[in-house]
Amino acid sequence: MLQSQLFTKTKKDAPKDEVSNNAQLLIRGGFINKEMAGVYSYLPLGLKVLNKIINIIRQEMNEIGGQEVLLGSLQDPTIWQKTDRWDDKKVGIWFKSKLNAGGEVGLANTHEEPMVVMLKQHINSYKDLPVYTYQFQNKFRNELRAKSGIMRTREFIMKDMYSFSKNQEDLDTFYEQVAVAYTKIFERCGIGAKTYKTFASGGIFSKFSHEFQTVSAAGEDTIYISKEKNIAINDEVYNDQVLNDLRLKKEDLEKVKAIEIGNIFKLGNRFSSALGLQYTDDKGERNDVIMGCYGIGPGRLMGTIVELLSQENKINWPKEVSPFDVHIIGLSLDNEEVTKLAQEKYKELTDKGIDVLFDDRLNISAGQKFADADLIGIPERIIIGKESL
RNA sequence: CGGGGUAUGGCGCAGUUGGCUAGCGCGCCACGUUUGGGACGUGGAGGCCGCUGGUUCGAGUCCAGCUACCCCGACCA
Repeated sequence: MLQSQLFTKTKKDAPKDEVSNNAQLLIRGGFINKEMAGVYSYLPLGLKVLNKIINIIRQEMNEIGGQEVLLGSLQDPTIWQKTDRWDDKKVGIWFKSKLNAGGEVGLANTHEEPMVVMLKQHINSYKDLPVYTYQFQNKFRNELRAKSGIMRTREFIMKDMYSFSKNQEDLDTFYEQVAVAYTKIFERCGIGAKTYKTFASGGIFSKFSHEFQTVSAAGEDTIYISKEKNIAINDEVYNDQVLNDLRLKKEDLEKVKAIEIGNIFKLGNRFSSALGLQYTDDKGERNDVIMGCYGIGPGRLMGTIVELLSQENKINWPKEVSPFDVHIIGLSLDNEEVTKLAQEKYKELTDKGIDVLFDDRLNISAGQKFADADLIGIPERIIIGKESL
């Protein structure tokens, strides 16, 4: 792409109402725009990064047998009433609205209910299991307070996967596969070294759930990490009993702030039972489908990458999530020979299928072009100027 | 929702005890000189001073109400 055609501009100063490092840099670089508290738009550069992240996640989900779907944002109250999650006293983050035709709808804050209801149309026998569905879908959560730039917003994209298994053993096996896939995703996004699989509060069906927590001062959570074992414990379940269970010693753990970028959770039959998702086993008996759910917020992941890998005035995108593969910076483009050389290079790389951003802007000083390039953060850079001749 | 703070061209800011034409930097437009680390000169454009009401001869400035945004907390399947 020609940079002269890119409608977004870089800024020297961030708006003063953004304090978080991720939003300041992303706004200055022209990746995102703030619409209101907790709502951000993704602009061309930001959308490219977001889609790179989404594609990494998609690849890893497909790798373990996931099938991508896309459910609706508008939710039918009746199915949520069946699981007792429609009442504002039970789930306090609903955005709800009225239908002109009469009745209410909600904006989805998660998708267990509609996913289960949909699958009732397709799962009847043990031969139909397991099924692993996932989607990238907007979630709406009426948080009392949005904060930390794109880290905690009221509207955000989530990758949510749901597993449907015959029994607990199959769920346990798949659960571990997801954990491995998550580890790969975070490594590919360049934050693997600082991301810990973290023991967090479970539910009635498992002692723990697991969160993937990335160590960062910008995080909201407090965790205790064990570098030797490469695991961590969330503050919410940090006690002697848990330490004992995990064979960890207090003195070996380090207390840190962290960003929750993913979580995995065993749901058992909590939803299948309430909504009637059963299958017939090989003995002809009806059983509840055993479920798990697995979330990652690609937007928050993008923010986390910025928090971890950027410096003042400079974002450093890992190769796999960079908005472009190569940034060609043309200097002294009033010189015909230089321009010709830069254009040839641009064409050569583009013809090879390399995604190039070519800074072809005229009358812009070298310093400004370099500063812009630093902010945009493409890891590979080719500089073409008079010296290149 | 409790506490604290902010609101003045696109962005960052100044504006004194109320005073007449609201300034500065960046950015933007035109022309010229520049182009290996946010260049320079000259000339321009751009403002319901968050909103509503009040006090006053006169309000960006004082008063009241409201709204938005930020931070801390509570909250966060």
